[in-house]
Amino acid sequence: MSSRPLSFTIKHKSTKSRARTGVIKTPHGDIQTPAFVPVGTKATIKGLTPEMVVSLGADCILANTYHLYLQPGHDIIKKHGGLGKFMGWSGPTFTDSGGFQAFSLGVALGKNITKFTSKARPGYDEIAIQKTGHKADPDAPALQPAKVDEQGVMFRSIIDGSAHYFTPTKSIEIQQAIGADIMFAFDECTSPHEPVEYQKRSLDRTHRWAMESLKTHVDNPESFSKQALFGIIQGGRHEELRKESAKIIAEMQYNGVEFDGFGIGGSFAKEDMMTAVAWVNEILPENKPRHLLGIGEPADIVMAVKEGCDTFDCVMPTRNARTGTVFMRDDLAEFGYTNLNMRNAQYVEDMKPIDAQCECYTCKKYTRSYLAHLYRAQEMLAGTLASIHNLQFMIDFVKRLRESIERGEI
RNA sequence: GCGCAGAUGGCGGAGUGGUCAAUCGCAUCUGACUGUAAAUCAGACGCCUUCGGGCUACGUAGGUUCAAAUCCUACUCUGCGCA
Repeated sequence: MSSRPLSFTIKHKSTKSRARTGVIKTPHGDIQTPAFVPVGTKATIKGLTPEMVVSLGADCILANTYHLYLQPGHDIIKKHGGLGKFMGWSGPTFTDSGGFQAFSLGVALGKNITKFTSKARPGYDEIAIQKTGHKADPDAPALQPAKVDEQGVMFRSIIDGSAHYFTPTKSIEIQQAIGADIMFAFDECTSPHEPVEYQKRSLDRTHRWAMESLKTHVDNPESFSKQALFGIIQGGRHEELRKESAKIIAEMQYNGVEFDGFGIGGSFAKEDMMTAVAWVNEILPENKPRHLLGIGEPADIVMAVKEGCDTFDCVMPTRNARTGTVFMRDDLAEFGYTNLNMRNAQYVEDMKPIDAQCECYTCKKYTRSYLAHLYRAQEMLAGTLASIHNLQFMIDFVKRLRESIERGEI
């Protein structure tokens, strides 16, 4: 077998947990793990230039196949020479496959569930879901939900409502055009509200789609030589399904080629996530990187790292930044941080930085009062400054995590 | 000075006899946000409450009516027009 464009080396293995530190080498640079991967869905970390993201210490970023396919179109990204050139980011890149949109724009559409849902809600095991409200344009006709069938997913465009059909092959072909270092197999992220029978059926389908993704990847020599592909484990909150999925994806091969790493996916009631991660990582081979998709809060990352996960992408730091919530270190808190809502009245005249312990540009230069003003005045710099801070916090957070693993503390 | 129009909750502005503590927008307050339909969304927003309700309110003062933000009278103020 020819050498792969991606390698993973474990530097230090904890004796207290499944935690490890390591380095993922890609054609565009190295990723020190555990790593936080900022999300730039539409080929931009919202509100930040790539230079800002570099200066925060981020090794890599993640973009989304579905969104870039719709706009500007993957052909245009290919003409630029790939995602990195297109967006001016020279480091490693990931693309998600669109599998999460099968869920977020499908059964979850217009419902009060996303990556997490509350198990406490009545009727959790049925279809329990109430309305929510995303309505960016209240006058726009409601978007029809995506529909999953055996071959793929019929999505509606979030831009104009038009229909688009993704198969695993289609997703991989788009990801090949986008050209990220690490691609993900096309999967179905199931709703935690689906019964176990559905989870089972969907899982079998996701496994078939994984094989189709792998095949499409391997059969294109040009992209195969440059890109890596991660398989995705699903299985909801069911131990037997999670373990089966981990085993099947770990062993899956096409023409002697296996996945380069793994993604752990799903939408969860909060209390179910870590058990699912533990089941999966018990089975996955140690020598390949494990990406926990869409997670998370620093507290979640600590727990997942202890269970052996290596990389994490999450919109939360940047989304919260745009909506006013920032992290602050707090040595008295369980996980060492707390959230502040900068729009609250108490910060209007607060002359302190967001976090006196933080070395980020925002904290070195601006007061909470200024941030509070920017939010109230709806100035876009608010989201930028808070995104700088929140991402700096996440990146520092995982850095400290790496250090404590290497010191043998966790 | 005369004529016309108007004065509504922090602001703008609906409402023109009962179902009005008063639509709506803004502002304000609080909350949510975890592979981004998200610079978004939700709730609260006169005072008090044992959450049943009670009280004070639609420029001011009177009046009509079972009942007035809504009708009448006077006054005060504002805008426009004419002198």
